Amino acid sequence: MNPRSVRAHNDVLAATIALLDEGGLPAATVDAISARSGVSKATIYKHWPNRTAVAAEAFGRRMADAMPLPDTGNARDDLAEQVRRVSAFYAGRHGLVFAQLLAATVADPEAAPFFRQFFLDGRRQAVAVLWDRALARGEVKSSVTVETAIDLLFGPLIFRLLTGHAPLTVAEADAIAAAALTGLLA
Amino acid sequence: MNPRSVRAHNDVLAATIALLDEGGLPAATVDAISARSGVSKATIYKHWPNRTAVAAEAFGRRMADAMPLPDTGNARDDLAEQVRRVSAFYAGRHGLVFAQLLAATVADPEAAPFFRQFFLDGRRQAVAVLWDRALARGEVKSSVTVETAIDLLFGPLIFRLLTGHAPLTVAEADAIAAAALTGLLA
Amino acid sequence: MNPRSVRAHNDVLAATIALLDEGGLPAATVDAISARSGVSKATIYKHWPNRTAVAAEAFGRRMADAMPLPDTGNARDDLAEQVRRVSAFYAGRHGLVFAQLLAATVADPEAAPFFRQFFLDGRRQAVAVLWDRALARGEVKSSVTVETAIDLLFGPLIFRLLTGHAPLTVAEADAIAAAALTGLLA
Amino acid sequence: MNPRSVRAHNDVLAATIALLDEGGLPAATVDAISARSGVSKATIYKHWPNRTAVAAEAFGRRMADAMPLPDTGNARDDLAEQVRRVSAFYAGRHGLVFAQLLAATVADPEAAPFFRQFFLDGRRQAVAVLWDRALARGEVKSSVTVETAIDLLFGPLIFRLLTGHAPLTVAEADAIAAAALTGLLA
DNA sequence: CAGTAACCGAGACGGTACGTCAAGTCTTTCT
DNA sequence: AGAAAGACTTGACGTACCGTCTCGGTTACTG
Repeated sequence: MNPRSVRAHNDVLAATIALLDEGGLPAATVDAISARSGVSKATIYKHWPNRTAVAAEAFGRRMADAMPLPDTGNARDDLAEQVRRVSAFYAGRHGLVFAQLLAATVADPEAAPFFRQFFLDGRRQAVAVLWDRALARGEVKSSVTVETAIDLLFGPLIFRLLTGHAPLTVAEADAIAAAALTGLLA
Repeated sequence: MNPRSVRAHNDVLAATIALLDEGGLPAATVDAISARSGVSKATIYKHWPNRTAVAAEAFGRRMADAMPLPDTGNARDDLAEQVRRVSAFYAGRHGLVFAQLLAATVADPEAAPFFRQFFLDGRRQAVAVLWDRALARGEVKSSVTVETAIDLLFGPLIFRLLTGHAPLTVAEADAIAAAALTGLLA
Repeated sequence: MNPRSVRAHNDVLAATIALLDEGGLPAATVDAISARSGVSKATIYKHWPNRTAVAAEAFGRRMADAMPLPDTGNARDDLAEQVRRVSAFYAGRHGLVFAQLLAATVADPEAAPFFRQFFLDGRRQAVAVLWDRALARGEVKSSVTVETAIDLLFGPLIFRLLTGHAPLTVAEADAIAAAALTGLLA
Repeated sequence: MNPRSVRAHNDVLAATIALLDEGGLPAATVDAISARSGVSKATIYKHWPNRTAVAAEAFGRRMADAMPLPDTGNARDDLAEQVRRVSAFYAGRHGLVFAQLLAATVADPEAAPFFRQFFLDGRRQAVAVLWDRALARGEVKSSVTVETAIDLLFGPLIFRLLTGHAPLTVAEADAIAAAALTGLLA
């Protein structure tokens, strides 16, 4: 890959992250990204199909390393802790950006793959590790797929994040995790 | 309330529903709604803060009667059936509009109350009826709040609807319902 | 005339004058006049054809008494003094409103008669008195009509007021009056 | 300057002139100009602060060449002829547009510089040439400034144009010119 | 002095244009 | 030749004010 391209790519992502931090997704205008990064709009559109894709990659890339997996040696505690952490993340200052990004993805299907690739897949895999570990130990029902487990554990959080119909406190997260785990543990 | 206002209000909602059906949320432009309904833009903006709110009310109002509650006389079956129905709705031709609306609500917090009022609240109450009925019969855990139950049952569906990371088939809906209900039933 | 109508009429004019003073013609919105006066918009439109007419009558009525005629016993001085006074008026805090009103009259021919009736005619007549007095004394050329005299004396002021291409100081007014009077005096 | 910008600029002015001819200033809507010229509204607003400015430049630019200077070799005749020409212009089919433009300029101070630059300045300079020529020949009073002369000669015409209180016939123009020139000639 | 007709206040509505914004495309110019 | 710069089109936004209209309730004239 052309080193100039690499440079441009990175500059764009860095600028985008900065803008997302400052004003959320609405602030991450293509013009703003271009101005901040010094990379021209035309070039940006050569690397990504649209602005949502840029934001998805930028934000997802950063989140990748931001959330280490718990390892208490016990499936229930591992998963419950993970739910708690994700809930805290959603409730924290980056939660809104995540929600905005997810929302933008709906309105703009072309960006969905980027969101999945750079954001969902990584986190999904992380949880899959926990799940497989638990499965190996026989702590969880083998009849339940990882997919179902993940949706059951994190779907409720997403639901709350998006609609804001109920708070995302630690207590709430624990209640959700507890109920969900009853259906998942062996 | 002024009969002229009532008339205008209804005309707008009718036009909006038609547009949503034809082209989803992106088609429900305020200009288009105005043109189709014969109600002026200024008037629309006197009744609603922005276009998302209009769409939310229009769509929510219609959905209200579109989904009758199951009553099999048995909590497990009632709730599982409801999950199946909601899943089918999401998977059907109105699912996309619902997703778009939910997404728009995130980008436009001013419209959120409308979405909640005309869409979530009604459905939430419907399920609450099921839940209370089950609670009265002692079929579900009294330690679990309705809120948690609802999120656990429907959050996963919403999650899938939005990210499209997994299908919304009947089988999937049943798997989710089964797992969730294990954590909810007494 | 119905006393209620008289009341409404006066209230509207009073409110309009207040608004003109506060924010010039742009502030004298029909809505604002209605709100301030307590007279409904419908009623206002029963009395006047449009908002410019209202403003013209309001402003003109007030100006009528605001400018007494000079009487030095000498045509040259009378007329020069009048030019000076009108110039000062235009340069003063009401000048802008006058200009705005005159301008509005162009864009809205329906209001022109009101402007003429309540504003120009009165002032024109006032100067005509001076002119006739001078004519009787043989101080001015009988070959010049009052119309021409008036235009020559005050047209330049209006020109400057509208375009702002030159100041409206006392010195300038005197220079104009001096030059014009050379062509008018016998 | 970017050739694309030049193109857009010219196209806008051409479309505006056409619209002014067809329906006067009220027809020169920004939307109409945009549609007619094929230049987008956004671009128009990058070149001009508002629609009045566009109209002023368009109209003024055209007028520049439309009125050649008289040169009879005699100040009195030159100036009288110029007054007659300007009067005829005001009375003609473009007079209304000029008046509307002048009026719009009052209501919209942001456009005033455009009006002055593209309209007044040019014509003012033209007359200044006449004046200087006459001054050099000693035909006019050196005590009178060009400004005063111009205002005295053309102010009355503007006054009549705007208020319509008196006609703008050739005879009237001559009467005004005659009276004014008496005050201006040596 | 009662009844009717004219008038009014309140305020919503249709219409027209405004000026703004961001997305994504396309041209020109520089390196 | 390829990227940067940046101007352009498109399409919608939300706002402002105009002048019209409907409604319900008062006021003033009239028989």
